[in-house]
Order: sequence, then C-alpha cells, then structure tokens
Amino acid sequence: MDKPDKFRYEAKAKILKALAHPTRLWMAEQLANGERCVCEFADVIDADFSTVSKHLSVLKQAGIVGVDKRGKQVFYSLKVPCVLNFVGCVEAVIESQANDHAKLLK
Amino acid sequence: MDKPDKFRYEAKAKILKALAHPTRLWMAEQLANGERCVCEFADVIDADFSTVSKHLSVLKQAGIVGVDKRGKQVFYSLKVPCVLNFVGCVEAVIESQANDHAKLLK
DNA sequence: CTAACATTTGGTTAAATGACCAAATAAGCA
DNA sequence: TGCTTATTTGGTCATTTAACCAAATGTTAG
Repeated sequence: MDKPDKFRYEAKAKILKALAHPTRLWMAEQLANGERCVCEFADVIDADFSTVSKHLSVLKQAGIVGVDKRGKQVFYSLKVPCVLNFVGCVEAVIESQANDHAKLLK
Repeated sequence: MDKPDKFRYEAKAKILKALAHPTRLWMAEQLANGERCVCEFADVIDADFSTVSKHLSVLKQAGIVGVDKRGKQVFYSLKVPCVLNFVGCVEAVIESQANDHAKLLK
C-alpha cells in the first residue's frame, strides 16, 4: 500500500466513521425524506441540543450532509443519498450473523 | 425512536464501525479477491502482527468476514461481499467534497 | 517430545470519541 | 435596543480505540 493509496483509504474510512454511530445513521436516514432543522432532531432525540448539533456537524464535515441557514433555523439535508444504499447490505450482514448463531445452537 | 429501533441502529452502526478504519477497509477489499491468511496481511501492512490479527478479529466480530483454520494458518474470507458496494458511493462523497472545495475557491 | 512457526490474548498507554454543561453567537421580534 | 429563540463552540470527564510488547496457545515437523 503506497502513500496516496493510504491517504485514500483514510479518506474513505473517515466517511464511514461519520455514519458509524447509531444516532448519526438514524439522522442520515431521516434526511432521506427531506431536510430537517436541528430543532426537529432535538425534539425526537433524547440528548442535549449541543450533542445533536455536534452529530450533524460530523456528518457535515464528512461531506454527507449539506447545511442551509434560513432565519433562526439551520436546515440539514442529505447531499449524497447513496450513502444509504448499503443499509440493505448491513441488514444482510445481520441476517448472516443470525444464521451463524442459529448454526451454533444446533 | 423506540427501544427495538434503537437496538437496530446500534447493530447497524457496529457493522459500519468495523469497516470505518483504513486498514480494515483495505483488508475487506483485499478479501474481495479471495481468502487470505493473517500472515499475508502481516507481510504487507506495516504494523505489529498482533495488530493485524486484532483488526481481522473486529471484522469477524462484526460478521463481515469468516474464518477457516487450516494447518498452521488462519484464513479469512469476505462473507458478505456487498459491504463493498457502498465504496462507490463513498467515492461519490469525496467527489462532492472536491466540488464544494472548488466552489469555495472561486 | 521438542522446536519452530502462526496466531491470539492480555497488559499498558496515548489518542480519539461522545456526552453533558455553560457560555458565545446569530437572527428575528417586541 | 434589548429579549428570546436557535444553534454552535469550548471545557471537562468517562469510555473506547488502536498500537505496541510480551506471553500464551495451537499446530506441524524433526
């Protein structure tokens, strides 16, 4: 693995990392249905307002979501919807895990 | 977000987290070309043997790879190849970032 | 059985993460 | 202007992560 290659893997991993948190993953999926303001998330999530804001910031940093300030509110939107495509595959992994588990019990 | 839902997001996030490390992501991609033993990875990666082993262990725990001990060696293989599908999308995110950056410079 | 090789496990340590609180900033309204 | 609402930022702290080293385990070969 040479230098530029290593750099590329770091960049990719960073994006995955941004999605690799239950709250942020959930947020991303919510945004698939259209933009949301921070307060809408804060209402639903049982966490500090600042925590919510920081999670969104991580998604923004990763380039997954975009921001639009309108009036008092800040709206976030999903910039690259395909990030959710793999969700189906993640389900496949869970499925596969379940199978393995079942096998062990036999 | 109710209890079982939360649990599901945690499970999904755990799988993403397993892939969200440059070395592990690289490993997963390598395994797309067929199984590899730990020593093959250790030869290429500039890290302690135990580090390599632990990374593979994380992928195994997540259900992404499978293990097969044969003789002195341990072979890892990609169990759910679709986990690499999103890699294309991650590239799209990087692309999108590049565009944004270009815009800022204008 | 013993040596040598392949891999995993446990311990330690530095760095990154995630949550909360308090304070700072920004925008619209009285 | 001063107040309230919406959001971000900085600080602190507990937890997790990742790397290395040393030691343990398991397997084949001599």
